[in-house]
Amino acid sequence: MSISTRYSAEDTEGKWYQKWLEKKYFHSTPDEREAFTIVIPPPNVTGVLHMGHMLNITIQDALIRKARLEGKNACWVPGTDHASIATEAKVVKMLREKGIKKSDISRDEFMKYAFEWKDKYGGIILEQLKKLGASCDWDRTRFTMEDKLSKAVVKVFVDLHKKGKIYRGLRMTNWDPEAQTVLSNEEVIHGEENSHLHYVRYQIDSDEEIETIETERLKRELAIFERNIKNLKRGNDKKLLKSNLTKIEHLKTQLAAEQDKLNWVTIATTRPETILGDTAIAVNPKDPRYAHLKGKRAFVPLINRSIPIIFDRYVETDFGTGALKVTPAHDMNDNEIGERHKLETIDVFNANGTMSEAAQMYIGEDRFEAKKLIIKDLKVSGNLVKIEPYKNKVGRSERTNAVVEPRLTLQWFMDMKDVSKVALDAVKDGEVTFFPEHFINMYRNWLAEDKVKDWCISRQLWWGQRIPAYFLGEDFFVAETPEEALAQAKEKTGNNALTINDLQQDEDVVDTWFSSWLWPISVFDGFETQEELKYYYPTNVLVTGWDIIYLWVARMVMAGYEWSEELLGTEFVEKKGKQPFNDVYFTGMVRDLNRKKMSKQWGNSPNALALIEKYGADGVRFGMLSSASAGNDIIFDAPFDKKTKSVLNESKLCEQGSKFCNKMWNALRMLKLLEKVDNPTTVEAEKINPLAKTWMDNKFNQLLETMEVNYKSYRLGDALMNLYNFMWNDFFSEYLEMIKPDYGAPIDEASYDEAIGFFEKFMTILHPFMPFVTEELWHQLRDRKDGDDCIISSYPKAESYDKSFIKKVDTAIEIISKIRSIRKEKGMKDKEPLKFYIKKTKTVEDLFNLDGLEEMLVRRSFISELKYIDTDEVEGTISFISGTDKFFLESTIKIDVAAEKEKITTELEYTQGFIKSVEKKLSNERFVQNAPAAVVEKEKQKLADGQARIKILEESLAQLN
RNA sequence: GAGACUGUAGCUCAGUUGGUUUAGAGCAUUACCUUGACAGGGUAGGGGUCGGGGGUUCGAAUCCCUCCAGUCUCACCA
Repeated sequence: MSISTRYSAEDTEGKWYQKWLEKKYFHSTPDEREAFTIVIPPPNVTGVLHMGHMLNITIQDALIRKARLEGKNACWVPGTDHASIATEAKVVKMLREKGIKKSDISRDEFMKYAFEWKDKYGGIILEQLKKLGASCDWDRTRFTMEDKLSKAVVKVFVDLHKKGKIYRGLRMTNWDPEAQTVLSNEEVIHGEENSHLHYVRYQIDSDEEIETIETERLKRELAIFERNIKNLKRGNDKKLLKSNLTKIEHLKTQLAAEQDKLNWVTIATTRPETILGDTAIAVNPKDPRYAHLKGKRAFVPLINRSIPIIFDRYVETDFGTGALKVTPAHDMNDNEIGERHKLETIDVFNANGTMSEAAQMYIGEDRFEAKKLIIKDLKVSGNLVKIEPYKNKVGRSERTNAVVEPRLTLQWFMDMKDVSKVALDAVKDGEVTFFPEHFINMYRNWLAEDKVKDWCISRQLWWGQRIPAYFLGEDFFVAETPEEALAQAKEKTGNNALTINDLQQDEDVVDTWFSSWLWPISVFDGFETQEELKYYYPTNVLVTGWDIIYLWVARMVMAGYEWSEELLGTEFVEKKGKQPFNDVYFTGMVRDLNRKKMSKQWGNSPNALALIEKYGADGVRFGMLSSASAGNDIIFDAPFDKKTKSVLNESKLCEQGSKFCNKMWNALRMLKLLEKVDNPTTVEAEKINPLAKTWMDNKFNQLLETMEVNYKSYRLGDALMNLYNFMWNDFFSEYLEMIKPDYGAPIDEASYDEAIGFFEKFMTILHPFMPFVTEELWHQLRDRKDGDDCIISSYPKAESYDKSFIKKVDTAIEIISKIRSIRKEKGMKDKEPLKFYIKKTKTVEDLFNLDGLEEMLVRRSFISELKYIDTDEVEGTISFISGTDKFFLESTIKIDVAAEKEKITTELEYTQGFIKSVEKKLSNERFVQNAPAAVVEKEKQKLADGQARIKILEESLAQLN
């Protein structure tokens, strides 16, 4: 039989994925088994596979495959998100390229184009996930904007409105005066631009004289001088009189200037045209310069409107003049200040960016023109103090490049007060567990009572679920259907002649997150029928990036607590909980070697599909997992081309994965190529092979235990590395070498079967990480009946194991390694048969009591003859220590006494240093008293062993002399 | 500006509630080996005052304080 010397991922992966699909292994329907559920964080429907997805998907797939192997009913629900903003922007761009403007077509026409676009490009990403081996239940693929899910959105909107949790309110939004639409924060590009800071003075509106410490001081001083004058006039020192009079004049001017200063307050602004909309001047309450302005008012220049002077901590004392004009209609912060101080709001702009009637001046002029005009007028009126050049950040519309105006618009909000507390408590109380834990800090940072902001759920877009509010003039009716809204309208107005055409549905759609927050419920159609929800809810784990902890994770928790009891009943939630998922595993961001976040924009992300092609899906999965630890960012090792500075589709870690595939492949090849006979052909094999088997059995259980600990805390990378190291070092390098017959010799059937049996188990436990290669090898290992596949094999349960047995074999392996090391150092051949002597002690006796151990050692380290001796010295050998025992290896070359001495001295010094530190500990009374007995005991053992080693080393040194 | 996280070998990371060890892994690197399952291999090495400085403790990579550096989130200065 001939098998290629290399494993080919290319030939394997597609084949098995197809087979799994045919066999419907990914499909889940409720049954009597325990469910294990994951809902995918739905990628953007128009997205393409990137590194972040690969990491995320690999982790989810590993978890779901493990659960499947453990006999659970594993259900991984895939799907996509409609991503309002991003998708609409793409559709608008596509239309523009066709010469169609969004404003020229109807809503229905636009939606037709959008769905065409979605059908064409949507779901590409899902096909790409298959390349990676994702074992999603594709029959359950959902889309956040499909009918059923949209109905759920409308339903919860109506429900929340009924509960009084949804309201309409004015809110500052980013307004594009050119496109005349609201933009989301993501659509505004902020950039530094050259501008000017205008210093404008406002006159204080006050009849009474304003006193400050300075004016009082001046007045006092003036009074003193005036008194002096009276006396001086009586005297005859004309010179002194004159100087005093001058001083008085001076003081009077100073006082006048000071008082004049007090009658004005100067502010600095980059936007003088909004002065007309000022409704207050704000200063910092701690600013001594303005303390005298408490309770005062000032006049807006040119229009002379009297506005209050208010004190607000927001104002920075060291910026500009420390006084800020407040225009609540045209600045986000001013708006907040306005809310705090209940200020009037005057909108001086029209929707198209021209001055409105409320401005009183320059009505109808464009805002940029108005700016020029007002500067001129302020100069004329004497209010303009100075103009300084200034750089500031200006927001421009991503689409039209128009300067974005903050503008108050009516939006829909969801009250977050109660739900945020519920969501925070869910994590605090451990109903939802975060991995890593510390993300609760970030979570709290957003949800804490004083931090949380109401959720603006309306978006001025078409691509999304339209808000189910129907207007009749100023009145509106929220209902699941227009008919219901009509009924409500009829009842409210008492007008039975109303028709649906009299009602106007809100133009806006809801935020995309307002549909994805229902995902863990809606993918099971939970708002319609609870049959499946009862089986799959709460889902087991959510795997997502921490960047959407607020946007998505927190909101899903809110939705879960809001509706699960209504849907599933009190009894159910008392038993299983209301939470949408029990655990949340936060993956890190994938970064490049410069720690920059990988993104399309930067062009620093390798091509995901190219990587899969190069290293195989298994190789890439290995690479992703081995660099992934929960919560920590992943520095992906794709190098950059030095010349072009572009990222290469290469990765050492992925290469390691593909090498691993090859290693397994070749180990299998070796086994398959062996000739099999009924009985062991050598005495050694008869002894060694059972030892090897027992050792592997014990070690395997130990491995399962270690991996399980790592699985439990989602340390998948660690679990994989446990397995990788174990397979490579213990299974391939040690075990297979132990049982491998001499070249050309046959192996006995029993030992062969045992090896295949172990191999098989490894395939099962490796399967979650590297599904393709394991499935392929699973089938290479034995002839399989139809349906006997690795993907549904059963995950072995850890059994107890004998630690002291493992320790003994490991000690023997250590001795073998030392023998090799000496051969290497001394330039002796690896396989040249040499004599070997062991100083007989209790420990040695105990060690080699183990059946087969001696034979194993002899065979693995090419020993011609093994003898136990009682002396401390053997002629023509090199000695070494393992543990506290001494061994002697025949040396065919002359010993370099000096070098040997140096080596022993170095080791001696190290051991002495070590002993010293242990002694120091033990001689410390407080240590002996305070440390746990076990720790002290260990230290004592360390001391005893160390002393024994020193003794041997000293002896060896003495013999060399 | 507020907050969070990270800093351990050339690189990427472990170090599991302070105590098997004067610090571990993988990769990279060095030397040697290699017709025998695998050069996509084997064997053996080298490499770290655990970011700096204080403190708590019998004992600190681990806990506390402080400083420095990086990353990110939120808020962004009229």
